[in-house]
Amino acid sequence: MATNRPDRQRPTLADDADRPREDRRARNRRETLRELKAAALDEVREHGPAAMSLRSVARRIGMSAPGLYRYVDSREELLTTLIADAYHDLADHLRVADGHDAKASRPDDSPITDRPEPQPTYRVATSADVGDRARAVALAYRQWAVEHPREFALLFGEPLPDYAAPVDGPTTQGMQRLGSALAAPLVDAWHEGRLRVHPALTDARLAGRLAPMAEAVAGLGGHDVPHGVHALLLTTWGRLHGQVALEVFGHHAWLFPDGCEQLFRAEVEAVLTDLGLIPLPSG
Amino acid sequence: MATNRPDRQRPTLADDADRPREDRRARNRRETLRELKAAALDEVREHGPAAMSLRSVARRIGMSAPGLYRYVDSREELLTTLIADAYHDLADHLRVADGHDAKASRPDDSPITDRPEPQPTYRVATSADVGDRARAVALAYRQWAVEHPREFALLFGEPLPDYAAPVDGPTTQGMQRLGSALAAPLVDAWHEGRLRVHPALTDARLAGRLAPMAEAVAGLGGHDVPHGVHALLLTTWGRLHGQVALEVFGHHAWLFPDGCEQLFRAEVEAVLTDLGLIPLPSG
DNA sequence: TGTTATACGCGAACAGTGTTCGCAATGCAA
DNA sequence: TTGCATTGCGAACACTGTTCGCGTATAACA
Repeated sequence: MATNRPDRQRPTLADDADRPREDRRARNRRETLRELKAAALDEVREHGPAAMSLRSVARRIGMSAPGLYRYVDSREELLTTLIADAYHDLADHLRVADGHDAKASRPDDSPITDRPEPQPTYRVATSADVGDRARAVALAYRQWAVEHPREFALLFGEPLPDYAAPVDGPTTQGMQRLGSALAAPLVDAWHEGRLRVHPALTDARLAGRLAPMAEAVAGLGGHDVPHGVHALLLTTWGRLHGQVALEVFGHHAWLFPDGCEQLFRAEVEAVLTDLGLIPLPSG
Repeated sequence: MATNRPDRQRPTLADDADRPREDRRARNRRETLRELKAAALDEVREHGPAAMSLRSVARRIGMSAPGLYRYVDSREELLTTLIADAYHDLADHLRVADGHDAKASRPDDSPITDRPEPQPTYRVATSADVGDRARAVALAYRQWAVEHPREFALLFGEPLPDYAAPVDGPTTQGMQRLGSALAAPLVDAWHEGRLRVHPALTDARLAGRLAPMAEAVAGLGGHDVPHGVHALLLTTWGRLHGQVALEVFGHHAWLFPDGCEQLFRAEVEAVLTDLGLIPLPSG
């Protein structure tokens, strides 16, 4: 349907990068967009993703609701950029815990830039033992989730209805960066020959499906990681994630009203033991 | 505020049990309520919890939206009963997989009764080896989740905003029944002296918090289960749950477009190995 | 049987949502 | 200055959850 809008092509969040140069209007636009996304993020943090309404975001930045549509295609698109940004922020935290710089390895089109520098409690030198690195990353995963519960829900709660993340879209990029940050210590552990892979994970029927993963973690340390390790990366992630998800979504609140850190630390030690990265403590 | 409603006390979902007897009106009411909840469940199954609207439920059963308020206090209350029912249905599936009858051990006020009898693919005799029982329960957990993704989201996705499940409320009951169904094989395994508990889980600081759990799983096989086992129940649940949650919420879809059963089966074998219930396969 | 209190269902209404349309005003380039 | 692209807004539409007040059907009681 042909609309009467004279805008040749309304630039929205998606294609905001390729504009001529720092026009005066362009600068205003960039600032408004930044303010808009910050307000939306605040909204999510206070009331959760489901309650993020465009109208209240508009009120927050002193704008009318229809005006937002000059900057955003829809509520869903706005949520999508928040998701991508949250992925990157979580990945940053994990990378810092693993001894790297935060923003390094971020793609140029990082969605929102005015977040504080991530400073995880659990940090480790890049040269540290892979077991210690894995522990730091695992603890940082939980810490970020506990400190950003609503953003964690944004990433790992119920997905948007009928929303399929576009391949090579911003969310997929953030997701892959998260995956790499999680995988790094374990991949290095495998290269040191210290990773114990359960035989069931090396099943041939699994191997065929894991080809795309080889590409995703290729940047970490060569393409020669076997499929069994890929499967182990997925299951280890799931093992940590389940623990965190149950806590953040309140299913352990009746037992641990002020957090499950003790339980999680214990589980992490069990994970490291099962992976073969630390010996079974005497007990 | 005093309303003009002459109804002395509008009976809603909460207190629908204690009515005189099978009046004619009472029968109609019961049937309408059943139809209403069934329609709401269908709505959740088709479009997800977030999209379950009272008005569309009303349309579905040929009623006006305000009319629903004769049967339901609010949208949230309706969702709460669906949650409780879903907990029970999942627990039923697990119990059947573990060789028990479905509806046995259900409290009398089972929320919705017209679900099909659960028939998990993975079923095992009550007298089976605890390892086989644990495997069957784990596989049934995933199977239910994959077959009822929206209900799984209802239980384990983002919780309702600011909703705290009332202690001894219907959802808590269902939750505890789910916990018992999950725990049963492992508790029996401990009684057989076959459960390997990681030393980190027996930490004294954890033990103090786990007292409420002793009560919850007391019915399974005596009160003498140590706290380390309680902690192990939680972490093992989390280990399975994380795997399932990542799959159901679509985070593995780019690798396994038609399901992660292979990966999950492999992880279950690893779990059983780590628990000491099966020997490490040669590989 | 008739009367009365209760239960039920509905239409109208209120406040809120996402989104579209068309008009006015502004900023930029020619 | 002229002309066009960009920006913002008010009105409107189709939704949502929820409340109110009125009629009607049912049950209990006389």
